[in-house]
Amino acid sequence: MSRSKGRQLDTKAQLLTEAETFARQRGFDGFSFADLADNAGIRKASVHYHFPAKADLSLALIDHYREVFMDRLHQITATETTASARLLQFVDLYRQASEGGRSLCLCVALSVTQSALPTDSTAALAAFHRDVIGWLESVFRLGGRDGSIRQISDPRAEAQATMAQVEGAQIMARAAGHPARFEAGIATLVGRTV
Amino acid sequence: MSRSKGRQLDTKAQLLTEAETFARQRGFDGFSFADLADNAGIRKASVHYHFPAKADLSLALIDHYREVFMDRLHQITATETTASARLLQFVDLYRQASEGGRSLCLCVALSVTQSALPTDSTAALAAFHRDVIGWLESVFRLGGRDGSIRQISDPRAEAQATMAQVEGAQIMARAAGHPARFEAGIATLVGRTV
DNA sequence: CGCTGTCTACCATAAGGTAGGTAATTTGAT
DNA sequence: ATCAAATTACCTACCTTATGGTAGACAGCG
Repeated sequence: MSRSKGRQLDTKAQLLTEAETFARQRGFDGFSFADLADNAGIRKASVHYHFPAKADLSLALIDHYREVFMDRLHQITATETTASARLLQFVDLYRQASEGGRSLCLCVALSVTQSALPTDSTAALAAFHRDVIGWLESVFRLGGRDGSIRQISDPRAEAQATMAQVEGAQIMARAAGHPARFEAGIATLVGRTV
Repeated sequence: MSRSKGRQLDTKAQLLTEAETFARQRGFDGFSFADLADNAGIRKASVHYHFPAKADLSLALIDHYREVFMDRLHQITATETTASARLLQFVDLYRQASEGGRSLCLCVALSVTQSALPTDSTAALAAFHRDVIGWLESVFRLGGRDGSIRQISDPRAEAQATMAQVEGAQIMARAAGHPARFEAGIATLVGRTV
């Protein structure tokens, strides 16, 4: 691995991380290429070298987020054996993403701005949701078998409801500016684990 | 009622309505004073006459939204007697606001952009949530008494969870670009009504 | 040499906002 | 009832800064 190549990857990855943070805290329209450049200590034109247009950035952002997030879900599947443990770990992912109301899941943040995004990005956004809901469905299916989650009707319905609940809980925590609101929003969900 | 005064109120109200639509479809950073002006058929400077700065607009927006929304909730209380009927009407409010994924509750849309809003607006946003959750809590309390909603643990927890669920369902419908996702996100909630 | 990653310098447009003017009304004192 | 003063709701014209984006140069490295 050459130094130059290493530096490129580092810079691009750093820009992506910064952009993610900005987008999740302020929304996709809430930061500019100049913000990214300032933060990374390079010039605006250099940011455009890595991401020609903001549309490209949005796509890279959601693709990267999706990849990292699904990796984490797979890791949960690998390390936790009961449905309840998996569900609690899942909720914890959103709890962390919420950062006490300071931040949101990228997916939630981008959904609001959606109309300004290119078709590729909205498709990736939809795919992210599909994948996560699919994973959750398998958790609830397991929960029906191992009995570690109470009152499961339809696993798919439960998966979709859960997704809605954790995303909504993030919004509530943000609106209230208080981490406790996130906990309150998901309490009925957590209360069902055995 | 003089003609001039009538016209002023009309224009201001129209601007507010337009701004609400824009904010809910594109987020608060997704439209400009120029957009509002074009849409209302007046000049940008005239928009500034009604709302000096965008911060003023954000506050007017959320205040108005809160007023209208709470009115609707009170109307539901006045016309529906069972907790289940009230809950279903509440969900319908969010279903309508979702507009098949094209729009969001103003509160959800503004929460994302929150960091760019003045303190007054974020306070009003928090107050909106507080009020709605309070109303929902009373519905679940009634549900415990009249038995029209199943499996109620703590009314306050249920209220917060419900709020999270309907808001999250809107985000999901938007991300999927499909009204059915909203229904899927709230199905477990609706399924509990008797 | 050719590629990578950065730079300076630029550009057009859009953004939020202000200054000052004007026609039509409304108000208030005579 | 009438007339001046104030107010309302709009206008044109302008300003500053930010924004997304491009062109072209240059240093370092394989």
